[in-house]
Amino acid sequence: MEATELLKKHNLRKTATRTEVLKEYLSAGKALSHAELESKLGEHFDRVTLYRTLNSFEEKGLLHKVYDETGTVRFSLCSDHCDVSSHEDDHVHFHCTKCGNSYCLDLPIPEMNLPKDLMINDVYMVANGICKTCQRA
Amino acid sequence: MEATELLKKHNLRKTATRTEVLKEYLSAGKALSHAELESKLGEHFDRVTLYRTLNSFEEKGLLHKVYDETGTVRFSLCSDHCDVSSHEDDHVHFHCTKCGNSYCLDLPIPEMNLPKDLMINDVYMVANGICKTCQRA
DNA sequence: CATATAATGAAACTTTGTTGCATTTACTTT
DNA sequence: AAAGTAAATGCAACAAAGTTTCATTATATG
Ligand SMILES: [Mn+2]
Ligand SMILES: [Mn+2]
Ligand SMILES: [Zn+2]
Ligand SMILES: [Zn+2]
Repeated sequence: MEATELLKKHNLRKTATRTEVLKEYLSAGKALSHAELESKLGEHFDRVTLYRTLNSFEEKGLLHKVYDETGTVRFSLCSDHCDVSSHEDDHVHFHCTKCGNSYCLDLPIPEMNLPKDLMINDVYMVANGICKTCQRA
Repeated sequence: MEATELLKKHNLRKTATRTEVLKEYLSAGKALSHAELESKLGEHFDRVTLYRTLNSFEEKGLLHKVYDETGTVRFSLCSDHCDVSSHEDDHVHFHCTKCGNSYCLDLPIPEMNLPKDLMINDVYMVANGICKTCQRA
């Protein structure tokens, strides 16, 4: 789906910042942090607006958080099924400890038996290792 | 094992800060962040020293990182098998989204088939939900 | 107990994220 | 198409989290 269409679908006003940010995510193929976005987009966009854009996108179900062992928070495109009322990003993530990039894998979180006295809402999972590109280098 | 003993075992000099910090972890029963440590220990210890203590403890295999969806980085006691050369903290974690506490569970990470072109070193897993205490409240 | 080495404390700095407010823009209604 | 309203933006100030540098102090070892 295209940027303009996605914004409309999620009840977000179309603005220059939002369109550009969304384009970045649509073409990135990986998770992007605020800092990475800033350097990709150059000086044209306000730092605070960028934070607010990411937050609205997460809230509305366009992006979901991807975090790793370094503490960096990145965001990645959600599936078509996500919206304001529920995120369904129940897949495994991969984090390359060499280049630092993070990717969504098309792989469901495996089932397991968690203690019954805990009320579980969702499970987050990251595999850490070396990506294909970094293995060659 | 006791604080003094643990420090010696991991080739760390015994200092007031390290002993006190380690005692906190030994009695906490949950993961503790830098901020949480600071407020537990009061004004007696330097902020920077605390950061450095946590980093050495992680490096030497006394503590391992526990992170959650909020981006907060906490640390938790390692098993006896961890040391400088390898961490073996391959268990599931639990994060309560109400009180914010994180716990190590005595539960191994389930197996799964990851893409063969990725070189996996370790897998991190957190279950998010509501803890026993917060369910009652 | 002298010495080498490591840890500490303090200040300054960087990075990351948030808040308040005036201004501008997008979308709706007429 | 113009007006009105609610939302988004830009800027400044602030706050939290983490790092770096360096002089001083403490620990372990022979
Ligand atoms: Mn994902
Ligand atoms: Mn753990
Ligand atoms: Zn890589
Ligand atoms: Zn709780």
